[in-house]
Amino acid sequence: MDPNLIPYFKAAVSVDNVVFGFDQSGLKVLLIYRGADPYRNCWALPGDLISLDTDLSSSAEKVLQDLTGLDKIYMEQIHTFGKVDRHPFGRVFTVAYFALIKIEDYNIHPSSWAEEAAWFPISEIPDLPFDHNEILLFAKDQLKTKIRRQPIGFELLPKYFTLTELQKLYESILETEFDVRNFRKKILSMDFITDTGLKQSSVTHRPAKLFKYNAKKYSKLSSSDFAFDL
Amino acid sequence: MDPNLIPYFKAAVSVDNVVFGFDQSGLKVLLIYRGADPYRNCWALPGDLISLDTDLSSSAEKVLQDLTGLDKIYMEQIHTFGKVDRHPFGRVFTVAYFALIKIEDYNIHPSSWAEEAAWFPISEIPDLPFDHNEILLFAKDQLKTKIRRQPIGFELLPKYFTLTELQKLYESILETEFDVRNFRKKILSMDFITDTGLKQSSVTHRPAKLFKYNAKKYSKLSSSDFAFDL
DNA sequence: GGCATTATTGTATATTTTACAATATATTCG
DNA sequence: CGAATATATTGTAAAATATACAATAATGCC
Repeated sequence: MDPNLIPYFKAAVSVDNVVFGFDQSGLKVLLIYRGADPYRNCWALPGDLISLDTDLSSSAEKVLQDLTGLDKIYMEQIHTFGKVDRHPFGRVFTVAYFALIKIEDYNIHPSSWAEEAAWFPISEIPDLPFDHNEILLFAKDQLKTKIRRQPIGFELLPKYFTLTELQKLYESILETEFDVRNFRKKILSMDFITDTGLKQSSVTHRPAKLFKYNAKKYSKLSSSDFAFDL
Repeated sequence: MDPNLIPYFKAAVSVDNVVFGFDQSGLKVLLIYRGADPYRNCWALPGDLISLDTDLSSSAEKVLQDLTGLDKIYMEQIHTFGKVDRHPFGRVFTVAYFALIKIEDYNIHPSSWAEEAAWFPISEIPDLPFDHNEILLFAKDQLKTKIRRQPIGFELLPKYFTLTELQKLYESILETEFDVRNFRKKILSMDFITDTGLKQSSVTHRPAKLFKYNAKKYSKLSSSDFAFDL
């Protein structure tokens, strides 16, 4: 390598994942308990330095898989953070990703140096190391924007869900409330969720119909000029 | 440094800027003619390795300033590209930014190792080195999305502009056409461009009124629940 | 003054959004 | 078994917004 270039090749890159989940109590974020330096014994976003022989997007999946066992989930790059002093060990750029999962469908298995993993309600996030609070804020904002434009909300719900659950999800993320009748009209008019014919069971009141997301219908729409918008 | 960490700290990071401009002939992108390896004597996006003692966002501004003389312009990070073999000299992650400028307001001064700089119509972009064609495609897409939601189009127009110019801008970026009356109604109803009372001069036909963008009114709107949408 | 060229404006109709409350269906309890 | 409890489901009228469409206005040039 040209000796003039040597000082440029001394950076590390990490990936930090903001994994969102949702249940009846609201929106949650997955944190791990760090069993390695720096910031050992702190809760933090699941993230790690990446190995330089792997593509960035594969690294993002690998980091999450290594720390939490999560695999094949919806992930998307959101932003790269690169303040000079954001990492105590040297110059580390971090690429933040966000991910959405159906909490019930996955068992989280902390591994590698992640000693624990737990869901934290979005409103009860502790102080996090590095610039992780900033990253989380950015991700939350992104989620809010994205969920209004693309049908990614379904990634957070079980395969079969009720319209009430869907409405609660939107209300919780967008921090607003919708009229029940208007919400249903709008969602159903968009025509990419379909009635499964099934109903809730074991509830102590009128059971709700179960719907599922129909990705085929959406992709037809999105290829035209369509904007999903609530 | 912990010897286990050494292999992680061998990456370089670069910034690549996609600078858009607009004139009567349509949307344009700023390219530089590389006077340095690799890919010497090729047209490419203005980008460079960044020095590890500078914050990422400052580096983005610095790179653009060094290569083109452009300073204090609208810039925004869009995506980080990190394929293993994207750079012949080693593992280089690149953070792409997009920027919008008023072509007439700036003189481009190629400097440092940029031998030339020129505006290329978006439809006549040559084969570019690295993954620059991919980056450009990504940026173009982003521009298309963003311009529908936020009033960033004004960054591309002169301070005073006509409604016809504004319409052409939108039509050109969104690759569509709008009805003149409806376009004007919609834009004016949004109430963040104001009539300056001035008129075009030296045109061989009825002179158009000149408008300007009123950032104050927009920021009031955007802090509420508003969505700019065409 | 007439021609060429682009700028500007209004209205009727269709579509979408909004506001609003009564009825339906299940379980549980007395 | 009927009443009480709890949530699910549905329609309509009014307001706002979007769409389709063409005639008139203002300048320079000949």
